Amino acid sequence: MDPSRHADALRAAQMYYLQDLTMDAIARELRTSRSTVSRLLSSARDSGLVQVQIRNPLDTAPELEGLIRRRYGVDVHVVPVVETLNEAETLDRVAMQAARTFGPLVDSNAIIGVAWGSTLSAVSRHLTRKITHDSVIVQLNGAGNMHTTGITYASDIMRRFGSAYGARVEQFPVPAFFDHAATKTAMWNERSVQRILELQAKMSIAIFGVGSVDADYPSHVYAGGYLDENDLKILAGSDVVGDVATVFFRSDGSSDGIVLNERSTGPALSELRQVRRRICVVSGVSKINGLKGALAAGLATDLILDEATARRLVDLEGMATSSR
Amino acid sequence: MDPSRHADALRAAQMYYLQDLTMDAIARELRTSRSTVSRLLSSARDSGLVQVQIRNPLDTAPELEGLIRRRYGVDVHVVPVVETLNEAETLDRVAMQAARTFGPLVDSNAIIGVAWGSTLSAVSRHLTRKITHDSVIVQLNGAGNMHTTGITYASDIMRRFGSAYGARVEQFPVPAFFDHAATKTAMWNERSVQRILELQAKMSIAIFGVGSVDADYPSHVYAGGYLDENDLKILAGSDVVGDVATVFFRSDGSSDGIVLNERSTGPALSELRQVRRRICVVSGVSKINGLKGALAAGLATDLILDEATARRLVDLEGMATSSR
DNA sequence: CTCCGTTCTGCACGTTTGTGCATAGTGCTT
DNA sequence: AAGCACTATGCACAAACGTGCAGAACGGAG
Repeated sequence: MDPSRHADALRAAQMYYLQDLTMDAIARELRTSRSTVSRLLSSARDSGLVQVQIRNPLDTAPELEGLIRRRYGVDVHVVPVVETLNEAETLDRVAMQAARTFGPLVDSNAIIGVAWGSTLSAVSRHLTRKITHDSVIVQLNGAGNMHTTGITYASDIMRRFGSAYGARVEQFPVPAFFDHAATKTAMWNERSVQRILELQAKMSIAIFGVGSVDADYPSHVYAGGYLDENDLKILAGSDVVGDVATVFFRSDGSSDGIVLNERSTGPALSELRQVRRRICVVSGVSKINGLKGALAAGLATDLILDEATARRLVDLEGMATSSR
Repeated sequence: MDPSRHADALRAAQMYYLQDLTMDAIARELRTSRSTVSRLLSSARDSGLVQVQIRNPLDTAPELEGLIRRRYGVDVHVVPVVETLNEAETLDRVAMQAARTFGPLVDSNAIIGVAWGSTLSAVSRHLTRKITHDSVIVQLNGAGNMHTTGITYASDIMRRFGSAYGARVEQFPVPAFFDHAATKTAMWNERSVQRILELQAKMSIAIFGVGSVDADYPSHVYAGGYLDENDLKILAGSDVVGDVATVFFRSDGSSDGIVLNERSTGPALSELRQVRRRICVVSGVSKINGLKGALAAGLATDLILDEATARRLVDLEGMATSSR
């Protein structure tokens, strides 16, 4: 963009947001029209110059948030949505709020791990720009399958993240699942793969949704042709409730002995837990069982979810809790 | 405030600022009128729930800011104001932007030192609320003089800071200057005074303006009856250019041998320099000489000033300095 | 220099938002 | 229970704002 235009946008933003002048007054000071100021301000907003944050002190948080925070030890953001909205609209609004909530966390020199799926796809469409330096977006797990490369879908997500934050994008060009564990072992020794794995090991932020085996309409992982019938049968027989980045777990958060994980390409749960900020985005009550498993596994430090799911999360919980 | 109203304000703010709904749409979801939503949002704004920040990456900063930042090693915020504005209007806008700029820096458990004067008074009128815990506002220097207690003026400033941040206010009930250095020594051994001094020693943020001896209309310090003719004569004879919190310095930033400082109640420059964040607010080109001295003394880590003064600061600079 | 495609600008209009005012509600006092 | 003081609400109007459109300005290419 024209640099003098950027300077004007900055001045306008300062005058509008910090000095409470009207656009009209700003237009006079900048010797231009009010409509130009309006446009300058919107360019300031979506170039990340202006950042709006909602910061609610913990002790005045709605009790729903307080309950989840205390029970699961995660930093939670409940997205207010009315019940009457359909799944797609809810997802869209959760995604928009999620994008804006973690936007401020992104900083220069960050290494950001990003999963893929319908949730992340929605999130990626609502990112607000923010200029950073030397940041890297790294793909958490492979996206190919036996029918399509799957690359375009996942890579669109990655590309959007990259351009929003001015970051380098590192794709992970492997299938979502290997057919044979031995192939994975072999590939994991390839230097091209190791470069990605090393980046993943240094992630400062990871962003992912959850898959839930019994979701109303199941995640890509279960329906997208990534797994064959035999695989699904194995899953069903091992108490698996869901996955994060194609790594499966049970409702108690355990993942040992799930053979499919030996062929999947996402980071092991223990590796994921090493990441400082782990942001989980969930929309839709039908993901509740997967979500519970993920929380039991301690996979998230930050949880962004819609109100209905949040409510279900505390209501359906069996154990006796503090009332109010 | 009514807690359910606070909850509504939070919901409304999330929907408005994070989901881009119109107030109309929010009103329908909250089953209330649009005007109520408008009011909820403004209460969310000025209760500090919504925070707007302008974050400009250093490498796209206007060159004026870059120059000052590099030359003086301070984090600088230039407030855009047109030349045609009078002093009072300029001060008002600088103060408003200053208040909103350092608002985000204030946090729980902070100990905030605040000076007094016309600049700080203006700033205090524009603070945006922010709820913190166990924060303390501590007065940097005494405010009494031989004519009035001066307390109401300074204490108004303190009170506004305290209520904006929900912080305890610790006044410093001593005159601005003692008549005799010996009295100061004696008072400094009083436990009531020591309590304040100890707080000052633990400050995490200090906020102050600068006085300039040759300002068009001089600061309260020089004109408010705090100093008698003899004092002013001494000042004139010792190359003093300005003061911060009633402690004087020369244009090279030195303050040794200025006898008046032995009777003044503000923190010694060396003590002030211990504070992590030291925010200096300046409005009006006539303060330029005082400001230069303060910068030479390395008193500020953050500088907020109007555009005209900023420009003067880089233009008039004769020497090739890089002091700190 | 002229042409053409692109970007920027201001206008005009419709939409969205802020606010004074009258009314309804709420809680406290007696 | 009634009265009173204070606050919250919705209405209606005015102010502020966003945006499609047509023309102006700009920036190469020939």
